[in-house]
Amino acid sequence: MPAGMRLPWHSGVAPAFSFPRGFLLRPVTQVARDLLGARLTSTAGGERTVGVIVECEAYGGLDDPASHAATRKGLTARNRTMFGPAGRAYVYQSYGVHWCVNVVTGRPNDPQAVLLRGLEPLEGEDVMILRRFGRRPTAAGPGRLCQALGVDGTLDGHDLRRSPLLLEPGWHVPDELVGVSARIGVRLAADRPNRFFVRDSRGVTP
DNA sequence: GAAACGATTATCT
DNA sequence: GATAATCGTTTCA
Repeated sequence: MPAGMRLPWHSGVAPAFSFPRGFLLRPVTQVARDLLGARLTSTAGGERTVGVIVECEAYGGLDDPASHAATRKGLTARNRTMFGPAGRAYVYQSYGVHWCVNVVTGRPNDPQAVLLRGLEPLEGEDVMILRRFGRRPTAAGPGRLCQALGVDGTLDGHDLRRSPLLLEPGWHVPDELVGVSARIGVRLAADRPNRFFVRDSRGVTP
């Protein structure tokens, strides 16, 4: 059995109908864990592309030194979306080159977010590959994920319940398929096990 | 104002 | 494994 063929979205079971009430208002590490298996649909640019989230990282509130919203920074022009309501997209540019998208969680003025780092294509993989100029892996890594979905800074603050970028429930990923580690590319708070990923998925950072 | 620095990736050896 | 690309945000003078 090839890697990635035993995952829930390959089982033929229909995805969940809705998120539990208050899903995004729980502690951000718990939200990150449970966003594994959720679906992300982009219709940016008119082409429909859908993926299932297989890797993400939790960025805690004011007490997380690695967060853009750490206490010593507070509210800034860049991170203001994190201070807004849950369910919005926080999109920022990394290294002046790559767009990265987060799901904002928690209550307003309690800035928490989940960085989406890896996706397994469900629909429109051909379009994703074209957007990536043929490069692979298709959507493993936050910059690649945004490129594959056509996400850029114009979507910062976007309500993820609506097109063109829609976050929906998917499949439960059992604990034995979930890996946990320190966050990638972060020097501060390297001891926090805030990265969650689906073992053996091709959408996870190599 | 100026300068340093990334929640990264592609491409080279 | 090393490094360039590339620019907005943040920090410091």
